[in-house]
Amino acid sequence: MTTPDATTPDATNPGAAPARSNGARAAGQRDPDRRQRIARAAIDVVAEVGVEKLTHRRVAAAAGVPLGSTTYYFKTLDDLLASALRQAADDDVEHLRTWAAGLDAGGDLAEALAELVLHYLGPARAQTAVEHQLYIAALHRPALQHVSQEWDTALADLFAGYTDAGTGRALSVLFCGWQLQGIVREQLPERREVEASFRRQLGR
Amino acid sequence: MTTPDATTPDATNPGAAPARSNGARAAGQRDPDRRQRIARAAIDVVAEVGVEKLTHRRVAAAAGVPLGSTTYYFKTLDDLLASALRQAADDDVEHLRTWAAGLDAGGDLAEALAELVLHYLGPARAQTAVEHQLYIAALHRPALQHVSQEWDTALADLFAGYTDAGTGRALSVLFCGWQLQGIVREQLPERREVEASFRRQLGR
DNA sequence: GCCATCAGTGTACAGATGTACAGGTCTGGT
DNA sequence: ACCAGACCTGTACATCTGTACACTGATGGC
Repeated sequence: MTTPDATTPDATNPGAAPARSNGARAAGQRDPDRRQRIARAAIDVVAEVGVEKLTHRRVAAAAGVPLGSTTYYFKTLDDLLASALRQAADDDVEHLRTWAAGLDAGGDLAEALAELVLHYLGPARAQTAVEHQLYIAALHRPALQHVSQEWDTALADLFAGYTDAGTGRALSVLFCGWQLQGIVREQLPERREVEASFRRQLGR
Repeated sequence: MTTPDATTPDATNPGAAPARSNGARAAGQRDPDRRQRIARAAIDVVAEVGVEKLTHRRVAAAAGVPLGSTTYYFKTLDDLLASALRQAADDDVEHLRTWAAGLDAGGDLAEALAELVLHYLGPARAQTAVEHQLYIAALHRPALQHVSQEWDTALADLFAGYTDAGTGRALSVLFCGWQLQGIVREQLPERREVEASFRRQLGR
């Protein structure tokens, strides 16, 4: 956005002091958004090749920044993964709040939830895949666990706003379950089936 | 050359018919169980360090076999991962069938399911963690996806045996959801809460 | 007993990886 | 104008990785 050199020729520039003959960003220029841009690039990398192939170099290439940049902003790979997870969680909660804001107050919640599940397994499938990978990645990184926990707590709280705490939690569990089972199948679950499960969980 | 033979890495000596004075298995001896033993070692490695740190060398060390052995039985790492996933899924389905066989016919299904969830988040937590990692690992390995699918299909079928197809599916989704959300928290969900969700899904 | 065959192993090697760090460039204060 | 320090980048390097393959020795048919 603020970067005038969006087409960074990362592979070029072998010389130590290029003197900026091309459009590459020269060292020393500030770029405060870069950190977040790198984190988002990490999310893209996870979406494309999976969390086990996340490397500094791949992220650097995806973000269009030199390798040194990724190690400058994120001391270790785990730091980078942590930021990616946080970013993904934030983006997701933001999206959910928007969804909730547009929800018809007197509408059918079960129907809306089924719609949401199908959205996450259809148009937003890549995002869902990333989130589950990051969620699972937290298993062996204690520092990340609270991010994952906050993520599904936010989900449960959101749903609880339309019912009660216990039901909200159960709805979030069911929601995650549909996402998880749907993400490894190419065929989407039937809307009717998803909706029925939510309806039963809502107790009517 | 760098290693003067004496430092055999397999110092553990799994006492399966050594026949050699120093105890190390000599080349040429057959060991038909070894393939499965390596696959199980891979599961242990995933449980301990995560799927992204699964390497031939680590598995070889865990199984007490030389490096060449793992590459002999599994041409590539993905082969090894596939076998581990299959093994874990088989073991899990086996365990579930045992659970089902011991189920009281007239008992309370919701209660039994809640118990099962707590078992997978308590005593069998490591196994659950592995299964979810392998499940997610299939996302970027199309060859593994059908194994994951068969796994939760088996789950749904099992539950459907006590109710009907639709309810069985919904129960399996709820079950996976509780597992997923529980696996990243150190605090177990309350049995009462889990049981209530199953009861509502059962519609009574 | 002999030997063809093949299961199993040790080692080498090219490539990828995380990370450190020296050095370059710019900004803000004086 | 000048400089100190913050910001950023290119590169080097030790380490780890997957995988190939020559080689060893047991097996089983004769």
